[in-house]
Amino acid sequence: MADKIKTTISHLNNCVDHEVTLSGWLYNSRSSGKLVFLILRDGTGLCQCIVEKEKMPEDVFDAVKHLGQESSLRVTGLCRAEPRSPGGHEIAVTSVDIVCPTNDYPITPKEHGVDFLMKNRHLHFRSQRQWAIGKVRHTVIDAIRRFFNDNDFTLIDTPIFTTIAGEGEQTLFEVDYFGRPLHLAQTGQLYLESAAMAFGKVYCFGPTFRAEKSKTRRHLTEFWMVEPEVAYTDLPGLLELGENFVSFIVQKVLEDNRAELEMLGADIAHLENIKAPFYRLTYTEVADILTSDRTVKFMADQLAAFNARKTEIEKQLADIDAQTKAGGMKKWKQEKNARLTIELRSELSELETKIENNPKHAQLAADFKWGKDLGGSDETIISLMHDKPVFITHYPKKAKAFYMKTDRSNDKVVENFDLIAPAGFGEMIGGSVREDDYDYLVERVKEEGYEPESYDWYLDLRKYGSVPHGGFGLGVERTVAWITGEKHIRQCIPFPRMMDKVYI
RNA sequence: UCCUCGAUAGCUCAAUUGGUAGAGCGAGCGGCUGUUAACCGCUAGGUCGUAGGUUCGAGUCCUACUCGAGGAGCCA
Repeated sequence: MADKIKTTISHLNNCVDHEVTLSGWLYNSRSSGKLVFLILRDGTGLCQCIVEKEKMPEDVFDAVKHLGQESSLRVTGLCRAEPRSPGGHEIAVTSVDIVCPTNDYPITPKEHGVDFLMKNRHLHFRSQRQWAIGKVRHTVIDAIRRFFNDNDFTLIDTPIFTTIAGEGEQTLFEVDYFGRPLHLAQTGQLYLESAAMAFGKVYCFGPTFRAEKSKTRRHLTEFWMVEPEVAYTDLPGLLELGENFVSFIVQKVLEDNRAELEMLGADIAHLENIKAPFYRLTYTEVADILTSDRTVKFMADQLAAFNARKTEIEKQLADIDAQTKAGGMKKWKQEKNARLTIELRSELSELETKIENNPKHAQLAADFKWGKDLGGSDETIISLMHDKPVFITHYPKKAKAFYMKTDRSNDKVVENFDLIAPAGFGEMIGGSVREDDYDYLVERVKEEGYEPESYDWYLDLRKYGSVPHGGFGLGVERTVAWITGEKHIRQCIPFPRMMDKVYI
């Protein structure tokens, strides 16, 4: 017999037929007389551990049998392949070291409400779903850094306390900086432009703060954004960079986290299809689509599909109700039905919201006038019509930020783009070519009602060796939500900060 | 800010439509040699969000407030 190996569950495939020690927490346990099945969690996976009464001192066996969920413990035993165990291996336990026995752990293996879980966020992390999302988030962030580092970009850290606005002043968090008002960064872009003139290709990656009064499943007030900025590029160059970047992230997650994606019920076939090139539409083309018969039909088809599903669910619920009333049902069947009922009801209420919103969204699309910014529902319609992300370019100048470059062939639009994620999650990337002409830029600053003096250093960049350049920002949490299929962005960041809610 | 829905055991939900508050999970005790959100039996656990009102009688009806969820606007 070899020496005991101290290892983790993720490395058990190298330890079959060896004596190993695992350190972790009790995820769940079952007992049956002379056997206890411990499901151990160690942060790398789950593993079933078998404790047999005959092979244990009686007091140890009793202690193990009564161990509560999330007790911390070390187990030692023989590792063997076992297809019935969650990770494919199990440990035939020879000794158990209870580190901290636990009672009354609040999060049970059953369903919980959102509010309860968020208030227990510090413990909620331990559950499988949150763990899987955390692993995917890690890969997304790793892929982001890898992509830029491997493509000759230099990381530039931009400040979090900022002196000038990038996106819009009404969404800035103001802080008292020793008596002087500064703002939390809502973008690193302006600083990054100066760095691009020094390094050529740069990116920044950090937290971003926006005081938007947005209470939706797509918004956080503190979120993570990565922003590349490239000197000597143009709009086609930026689109190519964007699609290669997003494809790389998705493929990396597919490579590293397939098991997590499966656990989360993500749409893997859809993700495998995410490869450059993506679709390209101009804002004007999108406006035409939104007001076309195609959209009318698309919305009507959607409504019909929603209603059909609604009827189906209602029938299922009525069936369950009738069965229950008829009586004589086995207990396990009753419980299964109760679970199903809760699921069906929640799907039903979601459907009802969609059915209620559909005509409004159809109307908004039909009434769309050239010049308006695209609304969330408009983006959703466009994204649902496509099986891959869609670039929308050349928005009206009036709807966009002052630093975006005016299209010299049509001065009503700017050379910008948004990338809309498929499946209705909305905008994932926003970017543009930057205005590089001094006079144009001063004019735009004035039009926005800002003082050119407060943009002195930014305007300098157009005086000293100005070049065509541009970049974009990608929201990490929206990307994670899209890839994992998670419905709410608050599950995609460890400790979410929302407009009206900061839990712990 | 506006609209809709909700608040009952530690958690997730019921309560025959105004008539003595229930179930599962979790907790405690017991049973079972292979379980998969295991199963079976027993036990404990409640000022029905708060304050008023209607009524012989309110978890259920009305008013106000508090808190939560979903949606709208704006955005990555």
